[in-house]
Amino acid sequence: MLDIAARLFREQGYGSVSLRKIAEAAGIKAGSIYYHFGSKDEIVAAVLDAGIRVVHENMRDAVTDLRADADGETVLRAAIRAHLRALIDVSDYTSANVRIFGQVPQSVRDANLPTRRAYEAEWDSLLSQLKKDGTLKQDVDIRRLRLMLIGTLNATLDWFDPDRGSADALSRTYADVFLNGILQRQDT
Amino acid sequence: MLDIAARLFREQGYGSVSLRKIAEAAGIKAGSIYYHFGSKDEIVAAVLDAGIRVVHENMRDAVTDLRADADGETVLRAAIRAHLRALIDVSDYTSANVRIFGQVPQSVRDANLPTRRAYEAEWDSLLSQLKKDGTLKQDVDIRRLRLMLIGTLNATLDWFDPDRGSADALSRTYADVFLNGILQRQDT
DNA sequence: ACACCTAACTAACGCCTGTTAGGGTAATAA
DNA sequence: TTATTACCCTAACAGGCGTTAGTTAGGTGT
Repeated sequence: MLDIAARLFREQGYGSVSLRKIAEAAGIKAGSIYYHFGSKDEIVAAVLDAGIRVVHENMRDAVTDLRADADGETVLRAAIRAHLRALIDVSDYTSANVRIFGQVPQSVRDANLPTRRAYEAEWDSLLSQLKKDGTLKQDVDIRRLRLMLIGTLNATLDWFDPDRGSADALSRTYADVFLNGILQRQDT
Repeated sequence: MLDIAARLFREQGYGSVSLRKIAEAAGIKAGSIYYHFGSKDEIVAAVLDAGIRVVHENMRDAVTDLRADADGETVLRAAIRAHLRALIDVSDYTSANVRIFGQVPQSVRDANLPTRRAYEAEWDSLLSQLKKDGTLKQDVDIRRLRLMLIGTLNATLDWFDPDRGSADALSRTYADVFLNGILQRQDT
């Protein structure tokens, strides 16, 4: 049921997905949804929360699964890759979240905030450590960098076409640019 | 009239802005809109097109206004800054475009495509030249880089708060990261 | 056999939507 | 003065929306 709703939300956005559409895709009638959920907001809130939880777990697992002696660059690349994979390959919930978050009523957004904050804190913690251990430049603003990073990754959803490349290849490009920039070096 | 529609679309998204809301904000009744426009789609299409045109002009002007001997890095920084300013400081049309493009009916999206392609071509042309003249690394994929750049800039709309910093300061951060990366250099 | 629970159904409610038809009013042109 | 144009209004239309109330069928436990 939630799976279906998430898929529709990802494909069509919040406003275009009515309870009747969800019901039809689930093979039941609209009114029957109210046996399982109390309202449309409740459904969409559940989808949003699951979306963040999935990407959060994916990202954390990808980092903790690394060997303990992995260097900072490797860790950051793994985190970027995990976020992008959750978005593109793994979960309709995560992609639906990114897609419709800006379209849902304020109250639903607010309900999703704690879960988001936790995920953001995970990133901030990671980036802070990389800064402290000298992997990152000392003048980076953690919050800004995190917003920029996640913003860039999430924006992928607007144009990504699986026929033109894999999520993994793209995540490598992203990491290359973020880590080293695009400027031709003079010192080589 | 279009100004008002663009502002509402930027603030509330496509689905939440009815013709009655636009009419009220304009001080007239809903039916009267049909004296000026043939349909809601026509209004939103006009807003979308104007949005791209504004950011396109801003970006092109920012680049051509530079002294002829400006180096590649300066040119790219100017383009980034112009896009971000159009999005944040200059135009409700541009921000509305970015905000609602993913929410409008397919037909309206399609109508906006030619204008978008022209703007994308402007970026591709700029980046190609920077690659040819050695400013950029030789292994960058122009299309990917453009999608990543514009995606990153546009994503700003989701979280930017004018109380926490200016668009110009942010554009400098963006340019710093894109040009040089965030990795601490060993050779300094 | 009886009571209960689960999961669905039908039918309707009030509300909001984009859109249209027909009418009015003030300014402008002949 | 008359005709025309520009602009807005009212009132309604059909259709979709989220939601609710009441009902029904099948399975489970006692």
